[in-house]
Amino acid sequence: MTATILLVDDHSVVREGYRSVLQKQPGLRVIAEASDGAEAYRLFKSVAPDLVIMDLSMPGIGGVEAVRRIRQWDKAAKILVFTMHENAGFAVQAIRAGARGYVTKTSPPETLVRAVMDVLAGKIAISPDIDHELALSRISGEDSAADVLTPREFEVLRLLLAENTTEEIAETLHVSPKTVANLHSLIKDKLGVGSDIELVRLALRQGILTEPDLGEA
Amino acid sequence: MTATILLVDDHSVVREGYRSVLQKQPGLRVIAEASDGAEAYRLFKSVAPDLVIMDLSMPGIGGVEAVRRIRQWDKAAKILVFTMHENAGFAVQAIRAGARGYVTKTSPPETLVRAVMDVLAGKIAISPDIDHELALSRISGEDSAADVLTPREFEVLRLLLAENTTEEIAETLHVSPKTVANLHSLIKDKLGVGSDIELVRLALRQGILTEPDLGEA
DNA sequence: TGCAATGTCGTGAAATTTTCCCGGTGCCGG
DNA sequence: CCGGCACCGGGAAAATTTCACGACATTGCA
Repeated sequence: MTATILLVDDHSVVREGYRSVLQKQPGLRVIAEASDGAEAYRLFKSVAPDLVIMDLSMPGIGGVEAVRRIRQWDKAAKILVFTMHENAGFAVQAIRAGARGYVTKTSPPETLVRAVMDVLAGKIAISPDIDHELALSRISGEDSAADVLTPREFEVLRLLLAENTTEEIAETLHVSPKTVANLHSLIKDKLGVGSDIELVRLALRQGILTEPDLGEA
Repeated sequence: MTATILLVDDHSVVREGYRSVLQKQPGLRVIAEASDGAEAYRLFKSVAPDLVIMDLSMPGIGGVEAVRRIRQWDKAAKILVFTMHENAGFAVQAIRAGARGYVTKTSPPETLVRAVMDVLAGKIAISPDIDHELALSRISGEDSAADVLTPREFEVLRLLLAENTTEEIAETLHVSPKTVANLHSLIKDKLGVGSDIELVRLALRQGILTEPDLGEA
């Protein structure tokens, strides 16, 4: 009995690579491919694959959101995230969203195949490098933002990273600019950063600020 | 007569994809692969391929630097950059460093093959989406940082994005903290951003701040 | 050669922001 | 009922940002 697989990645040449590696493995068959989260969701519902291999950074709805939706549709869906991001933060997000595995693209092909088999067998598969990252982040205890911050603070952080001025945020939140400024200061304090620049870099590390490319002109 | 190719990408599964696509093309032969810039440089010197297909974001010395070094070693080297980055800024950097082509990974395989052929034929190959980006950035005239900033200002910008405090930068530059603060202010003015957060995002867009992952713990 | 333009560095003082401390509200769990 | 916590903002001190200005060296050009 062969397992059916749905490939999701916005880079066609990369999908070509997945397919080539997986084809060599008996018992696996790629039956569909998607190039963004929305398409992945649609295809999942129509082809019902045994396993989804999903990239994270994609246009439109990202990989994490796609994982969430698919799992919402089918609580038993087996999704393996396969991405370039070597940050523990991304892995945590993906797993929390419902992924059964997380493997980085720097891993050798064997690791991917192994993870595919493990997830199909019902196991959770995390590639060694991310295991290590996670262990480190436990030890060093980097404050993972989402945990140490209250919902309101987190909201302000998101807006700070996205919107522009304190005033605009105050506007959208219906509070005084003063409060936003206070929160801004408190956030930096809680996260242990001294400047806004460090703040952005922290957000980048932790995957709060996902977008690699932004609306350019 | 078949053209020899050196593949450079830190993701082995992705290289698998390149190879699979290129193999289908008569007259092309992949004779070596590298997983980072330094290895690419070494291999180029020993195998002297007709063409290099190079990723940009790699550990250690990045793709742009690798392009520069290879071109320094062999002024006639034909290098095609093949990357996920859809920013005009990256393309400009790559071309200035000596690349003969720039194709994004979102492009269909045919585009890659076409670009390979073009570069081998001595032409410059830019994928359509980047062409468009470049056109846009010309029209909107986003100030491309490196141009509008003086060398000193650019240096301070780099340090701001990397180092931490104004004091530390003043230290390394042997100037007064006051001057650094002045420059900092002037830079934001010249680039037309209001906050440090916008500044970081601009730097991200333009590839001044390349690092997706940073020293964690 | 003279001289205007530009980059670089610094000072000082005003304007603004950040930070800290405070009081007040409402909500929950013991 | 009380203590803790999230949340909202005021006030004032502290720090930073910003602006205006001067000085110096270098460059390019008439």
